[in-house]
Amino acid sequence: MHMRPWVEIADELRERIQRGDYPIGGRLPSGSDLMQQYGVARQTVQNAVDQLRAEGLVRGVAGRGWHVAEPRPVIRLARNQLDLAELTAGRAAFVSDAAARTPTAPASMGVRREPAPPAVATFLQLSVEAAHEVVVREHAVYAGNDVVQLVTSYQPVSEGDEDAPPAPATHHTEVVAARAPRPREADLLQVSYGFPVIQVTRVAFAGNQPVLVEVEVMSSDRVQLVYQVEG
Amino acid sequence: MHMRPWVEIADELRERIQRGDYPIGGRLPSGSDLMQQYGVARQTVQNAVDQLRAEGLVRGVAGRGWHVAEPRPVIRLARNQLDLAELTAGRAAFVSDAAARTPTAPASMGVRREPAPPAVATFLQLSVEAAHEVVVREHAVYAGNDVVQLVTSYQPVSEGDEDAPPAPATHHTEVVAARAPRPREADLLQVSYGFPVIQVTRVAFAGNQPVLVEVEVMSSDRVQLVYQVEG
DNA sequence: GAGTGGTCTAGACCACCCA
DNA sequence: GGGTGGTCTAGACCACTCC
Repeated sequence: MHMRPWVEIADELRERIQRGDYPIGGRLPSGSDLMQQYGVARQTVQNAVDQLRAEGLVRGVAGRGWHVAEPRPVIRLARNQLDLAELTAGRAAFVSDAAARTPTAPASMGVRREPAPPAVATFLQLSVEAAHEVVVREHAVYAGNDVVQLVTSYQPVSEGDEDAPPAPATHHTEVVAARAPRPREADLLQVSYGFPVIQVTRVAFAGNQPVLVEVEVMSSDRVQLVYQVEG
Repeated sequence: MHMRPWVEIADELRERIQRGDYPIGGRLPSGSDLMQQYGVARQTVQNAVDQLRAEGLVRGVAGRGWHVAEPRPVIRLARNQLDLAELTAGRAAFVSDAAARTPTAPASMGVRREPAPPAVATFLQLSVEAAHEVVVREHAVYAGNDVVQLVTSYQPVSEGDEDAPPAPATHHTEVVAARAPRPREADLLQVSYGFPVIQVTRVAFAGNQPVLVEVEVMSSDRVQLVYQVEG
């Protein structure tokens, strides 16, 4: 099938992990072992393990070896008004000890003012030519001691009123995407490079008028989003 | 700040891309150029570019060089009943030529029957001990000639009735996560290794009874999900 | 044929962990 | 101090593209 050595090695290790040959928390063979076992160079082994790290299956610590990742407790964020009681009643699978992992209040990381980035301008329905300024706020959301979310909000500068709070939102639209983190984000969220993050662009509307854009970036091994869909 | 050479190189290239020094579709300096310019080895340059590839900023083709990625047309999938007319009226930002990019009907990739994987069993509220069998169906969803979604559905085997269709769903719950693709998925979805995929686990309910689990895997540079949230 | 991206090898260095 | 993961170097090979 695939002739690339690192793909073969990764596939084999993944299968053994999923079969339970290496239990959760258990240690994989060391780099030297795998080099000898497969007759390949160090970098090739590293490539294979990097793949498994990106998949969230393996964690590596210098001096301690590669270990099968203990699934980090996942915070399932209910995005639309879910009746938590109903959830816990019939569908325990969706809530995992939510109380213990409720994110705390966001901690501010700074406020600045700058021209609206193109994507934000589009969502806020600002004319492109005018190069509107927006107030940019950065926050970090913690669960315990860990950062689980980086939030950047963009609020249009209203004409007469300078720092007026946005009009109360009647509803939101959320656009969900995924991407690799920038190195800075990877450091803040404490994920390895290449480990995907979820990006939610949340547009608050007051009637038909968009009043606020929030971009939420969260590590995908800490957070999952739960949506309720009718029909 | 960061002392790792490849991070510095990646940061610098990213900044120049975003400043427009290298326009969309434009070509970055070649590997040899960057090696000389930064005085590093080939692998270090490769690491930097790999990061940018994972971020979706750069695409590389042997013989043609590294080019600034043209953003692939994003398919914004409306997940809950969105009034498309309303969307296009007030919020054109959310629909991007939807008609042209509507995914076609899924093409079957096979049906089999196997014990329910643990996660699926949980969502279907099957007792763990019983090791229930489920009918597993795999599909590929195309947009034009490209695969944009891989769907695996799990349906409990009903006792008396063998291949009975599931009861009609009254509502769905969707759990959204992101992860790196398995090599096989990367090949099928035509994304580079390490490029994140979005995974939606969609549980269909008939009343309080879960009747079907669908796991949808989609390349995150082709698809974004749009949810409407009240309040 | 020359240049390019992608991968592999062989060897080295460092920070880290544990005995 | 020995083993480990992670990274970097230098050199090589292959498939590919363009001239």
